[in-house]
Amino acid sequence: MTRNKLKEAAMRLFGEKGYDGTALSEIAKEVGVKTPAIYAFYESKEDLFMTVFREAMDSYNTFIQELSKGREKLSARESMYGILSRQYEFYRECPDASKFVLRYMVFPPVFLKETIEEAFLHSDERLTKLVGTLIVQGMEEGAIRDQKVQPLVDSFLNVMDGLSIQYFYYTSKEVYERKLNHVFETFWNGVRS
Amino acid sequence: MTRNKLKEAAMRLFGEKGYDGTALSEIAKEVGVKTPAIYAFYESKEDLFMTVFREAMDSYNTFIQELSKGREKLSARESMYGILSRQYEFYRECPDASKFVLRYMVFPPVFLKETIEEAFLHSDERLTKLVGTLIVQGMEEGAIRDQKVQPLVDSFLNVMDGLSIQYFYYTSKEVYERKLNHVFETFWNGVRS
Amino acid sequence: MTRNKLKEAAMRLFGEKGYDGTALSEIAKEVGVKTPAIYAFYESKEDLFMTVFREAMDSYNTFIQELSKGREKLSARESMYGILSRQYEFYRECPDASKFVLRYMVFPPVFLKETIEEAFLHSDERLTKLVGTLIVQGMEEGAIRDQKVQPLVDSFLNVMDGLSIQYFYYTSKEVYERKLNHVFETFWNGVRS
Amino acid sequence: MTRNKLKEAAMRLFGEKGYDGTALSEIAKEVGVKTPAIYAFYESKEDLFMTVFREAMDSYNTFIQELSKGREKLSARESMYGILSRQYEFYRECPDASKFVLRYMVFPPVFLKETIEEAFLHSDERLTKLVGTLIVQGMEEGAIRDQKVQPLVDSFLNVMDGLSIQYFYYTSKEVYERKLNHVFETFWNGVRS
DNA sequence: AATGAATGAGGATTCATTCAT
DNA sequence: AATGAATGAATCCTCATTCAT
Repeated sequence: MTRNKLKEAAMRLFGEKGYDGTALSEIAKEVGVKTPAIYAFYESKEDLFMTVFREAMDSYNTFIQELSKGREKLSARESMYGILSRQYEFYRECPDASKFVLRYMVFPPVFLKETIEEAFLHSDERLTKLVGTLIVQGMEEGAIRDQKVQPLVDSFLNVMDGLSIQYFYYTSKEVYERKLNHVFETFWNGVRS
Repeated sequence: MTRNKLKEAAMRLFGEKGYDGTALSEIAKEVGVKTPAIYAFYESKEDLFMTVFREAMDSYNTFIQELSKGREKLSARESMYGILSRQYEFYRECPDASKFVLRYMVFPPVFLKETIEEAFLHSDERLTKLVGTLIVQGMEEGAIRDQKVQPLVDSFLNVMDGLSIQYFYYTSKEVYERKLNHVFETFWNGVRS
Repeated sequence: MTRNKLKEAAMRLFGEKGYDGTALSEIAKEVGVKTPAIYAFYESKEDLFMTVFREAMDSYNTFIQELSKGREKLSARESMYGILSRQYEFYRECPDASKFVLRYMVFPPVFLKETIEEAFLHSDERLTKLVGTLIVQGMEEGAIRDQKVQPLVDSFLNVMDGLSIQYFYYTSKEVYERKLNHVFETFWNGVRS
Repeated sequence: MTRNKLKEAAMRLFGEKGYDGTALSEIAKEVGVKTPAIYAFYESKEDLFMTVFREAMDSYNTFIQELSKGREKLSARESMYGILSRQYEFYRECPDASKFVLRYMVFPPVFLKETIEEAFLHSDERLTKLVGTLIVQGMEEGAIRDQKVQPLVDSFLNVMDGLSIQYFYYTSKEVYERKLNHVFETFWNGVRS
């Protein structure tokens, strides 16, 4: 129980204030426990961080994996819009995990740079593949204009990244949803037949 | 002299390792000076950080302002592509300032959250306006399909944000340039007549 | 245990060398502990000082309060001499607390000026009242010449203050006791019928 | 010029905030000069302090010496009251010097304990002698009751010490003057024939 | 006489971590 | 599983002092 509450508090705080900006005492206090109690569950600050990192990464990977599911009866367009929607959902439902992931993907603490970069490669590849598949599907459906696939993949991934930043930068729900739709419309116009 | 070297070292280190992750001693060492020497020029760590922040922000603002210049004889398409190119140039020429700006735009240290958010609003507005103007120009030229302006502005800004992340995430020059072009092509396809 | 030893060491050192002249490391060393251990018990140097101040003040207040006790069967003269004796006893038995109190009553550290002045008002008033009562009692007994009370109160309090300084200024027991008696004799001659 | 302004600022600040509580930079700032300028005139903080100490001590000694003067045509009573008056005048006219002297007489910084104690002995003796003489004069005049001299000396010096503390403790002029008169009256009643 | 730059020493404070309980 | 006490290392910062100018 405490173990999990620690993980949650750590995820939130590490995500919000960074690794160096978060003291173990803050995490402990949030959970209503004294600092040394943390050591009953985690070997060190790094260990706690890594555990949290793995968990956040798992959430993220699961999210990425599930993007592939349930799109059997959907058009390519629906699936691609669905990716953005689900990304949005993920941000709203797991704000801590997603902020954490975004932060350490772009600004990993020095001692974890390599580990983290490697960890992201995996989901990156999976996502790239999925998007590629969808684009091909779109072409087969005749919805997407026949052309090289890579540029469209690059574009779509860029759309996703842009929306990530915007989500954490602009906090308003309405603004974000408007942007999401606008951005997707333009993208789709750029690729459709 | 030392004052400036301190600022440069600070910008690089704060940008790379974060506010809390950077010790004044590191900054001093980089400049070949002992820690207390910093206090001859800056009142505190926060003061040094803020000075650096203002400087980085100024670079960024200048960059944003100069986007508006020298586009008299250019088509809207050229101007818009030019923005992405110049953003890329800015990243390459001022990697420290730009990494710094990106980091603290998305992850400001707690004690500066408000100040920083406010500082960004300014350039944000200016950029939004410029992009709007270009899109209208594009429509007048007949290059961009007649439609609502806002969605296109949102899309273009999203393209820029996406490319920002990607620049710092993928370090390879070639990959970045490929993406830049792909992304712009798709965007342009999505908006052109 | 450590908490108390810290308080005692702090009282002695703050009293002897002043707030700014006393390093936490000295206090810690005296107790056989490293400096950061202090922070397990006190929030800051100021906190430790204030705690010690309150304690010293309490000792002093208790001393003042107990002056009023046990004087039922005593003549005014005995009671007044008793005050000086007990003051002397207090100095000998709680040399640290009393030196501390004297020092910060006259030379409070800047950040505490107000707090401290206020704290002294209380005991001052109580003492003034007690002395007033005794003088009236003396007049009723016929031992003290009928006259205005205030001048006698002022005089007696002045006698006490003078003896305070002298106690800490001249360290010799004999000298002090001689002075005490001389001073009281003269005072009494000045007031008696 | 600067040399003197430094001395004055130092006297005031050392007197007010103590040796350790006063930074050279404060003294310099008060004079409108940068810290290292102090070293053009004084070898070190200790040197500055000692110079100031000597000066304050000189003022005090001069004051003590002058107490002996101009009392040819005065009665003992007038002379003794005059001492208290002049002490009061000294406090008002040289508040910095007198506060300084009082502070370091009772609470000398550790490194000066001996030097300072020695320095005070001199004026103490002189004062004791003067008071003794006056008392004898008073007896010869028939104004003071025949008795042992020492007790009266002790009493008068105690009166002076008490008034010293009170001067710096109670800041009100009226209160102080009232006390001065009350205290002297009582003293005189205690000693007169 | 005065300053700007720099430093060594030291001071308060925080923090991750350990250990006995 | 949890805590109170304690610590070593490090951090920010101050201060007296020096030195070249």
